[in-house]
Amino acid sequence: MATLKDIAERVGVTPAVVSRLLRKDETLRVSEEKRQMILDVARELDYTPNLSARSLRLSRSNLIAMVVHDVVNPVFTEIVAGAQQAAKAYGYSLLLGDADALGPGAERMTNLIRGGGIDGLILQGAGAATDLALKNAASKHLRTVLLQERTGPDYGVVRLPDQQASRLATEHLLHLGHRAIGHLGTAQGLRLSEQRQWGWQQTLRDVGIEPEDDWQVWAGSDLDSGHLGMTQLLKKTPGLSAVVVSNVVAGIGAMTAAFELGYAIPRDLSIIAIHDTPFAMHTQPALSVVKMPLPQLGYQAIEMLLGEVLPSGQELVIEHPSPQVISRGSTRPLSPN
Amino acid sequence: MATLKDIAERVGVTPAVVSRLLRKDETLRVSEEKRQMILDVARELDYTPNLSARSLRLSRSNLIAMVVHDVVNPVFTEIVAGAQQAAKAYGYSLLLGDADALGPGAERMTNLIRGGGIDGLILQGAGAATDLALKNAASKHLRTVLLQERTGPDYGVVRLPDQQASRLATEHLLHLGHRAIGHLGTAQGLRLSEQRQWGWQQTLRDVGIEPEDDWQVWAGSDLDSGHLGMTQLLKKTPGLSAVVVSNVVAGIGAMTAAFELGYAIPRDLSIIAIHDTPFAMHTQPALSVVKMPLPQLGYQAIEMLLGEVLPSGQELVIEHPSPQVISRGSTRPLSPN
DNA sequence: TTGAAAGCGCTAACAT
DNA sequence: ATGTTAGCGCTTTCAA
Repeated sequence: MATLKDIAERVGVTPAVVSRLLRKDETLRVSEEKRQMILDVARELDYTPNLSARSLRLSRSNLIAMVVHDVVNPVFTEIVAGAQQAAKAYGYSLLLGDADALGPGAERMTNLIRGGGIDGLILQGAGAATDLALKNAASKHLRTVLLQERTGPDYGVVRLPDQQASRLATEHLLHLGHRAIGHLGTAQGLRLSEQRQWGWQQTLRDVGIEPEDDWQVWAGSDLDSGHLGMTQLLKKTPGLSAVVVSNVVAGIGAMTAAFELGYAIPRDLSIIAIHDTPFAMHTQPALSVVKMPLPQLGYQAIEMLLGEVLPSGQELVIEHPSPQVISRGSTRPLSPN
Repeated sequence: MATLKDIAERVGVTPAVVSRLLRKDETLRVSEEKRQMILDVARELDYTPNLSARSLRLSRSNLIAMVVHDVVNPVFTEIVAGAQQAAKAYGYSLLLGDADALGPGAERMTNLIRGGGIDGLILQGAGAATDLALKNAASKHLRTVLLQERTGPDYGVVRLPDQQASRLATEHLLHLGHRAIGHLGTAQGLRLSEQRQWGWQQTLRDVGIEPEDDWQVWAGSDLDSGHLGMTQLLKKTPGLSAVVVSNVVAGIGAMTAAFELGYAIPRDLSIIAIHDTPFAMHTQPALSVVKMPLPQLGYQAIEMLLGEVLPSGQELVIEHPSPQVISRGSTRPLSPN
């Protein structure tokens, strides 16, 4: 590995000059002759700056850690993909933390966070465990952005208009004539879960329908949770004619559950879910959804993290593109019987 | 951020002593009194070693870059999840590279690879682009492991028994009485694609069936590719009674295509795919698959990368757990007509 | 137009 | 049982 010193020696200058030239320091005045020589030798030696040295010197690593809970869930990986793209655009790399990266025994992540190993942290909100870890992070003045969480003084928040999405989903069903519309929620306690539940509830109330307690169930964001949740929901309230599912992956699991209980979709039950994923086009029938810009969520989180102004205390709601109903085969007008 | 020097000064020793104590250097002889003091002050100051400094000094970053092509594909993210787990177990962190991380304009990744920013590289094989980048990587003596690729002198390879998996899938269909069994391949040119195609072909030949040219199509590993590929296959060869699909995600797309062309599954057509994913249990009918240990692929790649012996030239085939047929609703005995 | 010097924080070898 | 020295490779400030 060639170093600045190697180049400098061959050209007969000092490392400082080489450094400044290679970093395109405008104030550097150097003879055209030497400038060319330096460039040539650098290329010849295949020079690449040593990142550790630069990080040490600059106290900046150009690394951002991103912690999600379920790397296998396509909804979450779309966020990662967006973040990835932004990181690349800004000259950063993404470090992937896993679910319990902040839990006990995760010294590596702690060290990264506190040891100057990374310049920023993006956390997918998930209640308690997150809150704890983030206190450490924030208190160490590491730039931190939370996804879909409640605002706080020590970190920034980027989120989606969840309530609106849920409202659109519910209105879609109302327009189709449904009245007994259930709700299959994501993990209770999360901001996004509550927002979506609230959107559903309010929309029904706005048209004079008071949702009963047994019209809803709290579940999760994966296939199994959706399956289990829908089973519970339909068992206790078989009379629902439509359901808003708070997450599309859970929605796919929910469809299976409905089939297993003998419901034909959309004949006996309409289903619409929040978020879109390519998999939703490959169920039978295809699953209707409200699409929100997941990659942008990741992208903007990076931008907030890297912005001029510290993320702390900021809150950004991604309004564009706005949530959009994509009606597919799983929703249809309430059949009159 | 407290440094070793800070601690040393307060205790009245030299930074070297603190460093050695905190790193648990067995040969260090220090008075019990000072040992305690150092530990106390370190805790009090909330000391965390500076990772950049350590990396510079040790020429080791404890970072591994992993480059996959489609972070949103659950098949690939299972590999990532396994790698993640291994990295954690060995005290490393995973850096996520994206599809064209090695392509033009991806200076960041190049710098990481060559600038000592990472200790190793795991690449999901994908033909030309990969080969190019890996020459750089390997020639710079960065430890490199390829997934599912051909063996070579400059890197290690970890792979799955793809041929066997495909053989099992084909045999499963043969046992059910099928004879006209098609093959929907993943990207042509990839080792895994060829292995799987080969497994299908040989198994048919072993029982005296010569697969016709138009029994197969090359596609890809995502939903759309599977959809498109199956459409092509069934249009040119409507008489197939079963198909082996080389990738489960493509398999889900393929089922949709079959439905759209009027095939009932499994009545008119049996489908079995390679790899399992939770989504395969939520198609209608559920998709039969041959399951292989994807997380282990990632896990073992990390282990090879970090092993005592250099990965270069090594090849590891993950035989356990062995590929396993999971028969679900998409395959059934050939109906006699 | 260029050089010299200092230092980021850490660790290893060698002295006491 | 501890200290000293030296240096990893880079950047920045100040001097010439």
